[in-house]
Amino acid sequence: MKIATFNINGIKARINALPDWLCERAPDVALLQEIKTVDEGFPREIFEDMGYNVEVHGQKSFNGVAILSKLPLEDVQRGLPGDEDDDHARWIEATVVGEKPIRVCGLYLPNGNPVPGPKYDYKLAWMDRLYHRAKDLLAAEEPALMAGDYNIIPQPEDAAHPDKWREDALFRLESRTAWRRVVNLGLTDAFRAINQGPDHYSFWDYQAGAWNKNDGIRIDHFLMTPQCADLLLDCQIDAEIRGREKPSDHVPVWVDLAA
DNA sequence: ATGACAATCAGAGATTGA
Repeated sequence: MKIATFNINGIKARINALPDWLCERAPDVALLQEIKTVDEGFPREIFEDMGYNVEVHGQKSFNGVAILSKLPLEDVQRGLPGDEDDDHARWIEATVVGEKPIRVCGLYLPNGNPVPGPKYDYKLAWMDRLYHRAKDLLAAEEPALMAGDYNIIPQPEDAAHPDKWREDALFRLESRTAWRRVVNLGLTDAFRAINQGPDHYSFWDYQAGAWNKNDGIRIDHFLMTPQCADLLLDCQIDAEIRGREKPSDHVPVWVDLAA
């Protein structure tokens, strides 16, 4: 079973590029971030016609997440628990009912810039809630994964030029510490379980020719419970589509599971 | 040091992103 995560940076702007990629890669499940529309504005028919079940957690103009799945989805939950006042659409989870049921969580973690400030405080608070959700997923001792745009550069090798990110909300020590606190609960970074070394990126800025200079960062991740990591066969980044017409600034990352 | 680029909503330019 192939499960992908893809920050599409606006469903309206990606109305051709996303279906094209789905046809080529044919993931069983796609977790989408930054759909940038309300639920009613999401063109679900396009994806239903391709054989996907569609679950959306949208918001006007910004944020917004969705799950596309060729397998049935059960127990859909919207919103990351832990703050009733948080109205950002950044989290959706559901159980994919296949041979082995898998709990999949799609997330769009706050960017956090500028530092310091309320946006950075929100990022750290959101990551604390993520920690608690991860703890509960691990306690269930079942196959589960959390995937999406984490807005975290985990290690220097995950950036072409780590020096210029040193004090950025995506890389500064306090952010990476919050990331490690979640991972160290016992989760597996699927990409790093399969691939090593530098030059693996999932985001290139639109500005200053970042793609042509390969000035990228790896910020889109899969974290897996041990029961899910046991099923991991492969994990790759579809970097090539960043060079196509009207691309998102992120590219898809996918896993292949023995399930 | 700054801006560069793109998307959204709106119908210009501010806001957001990373």
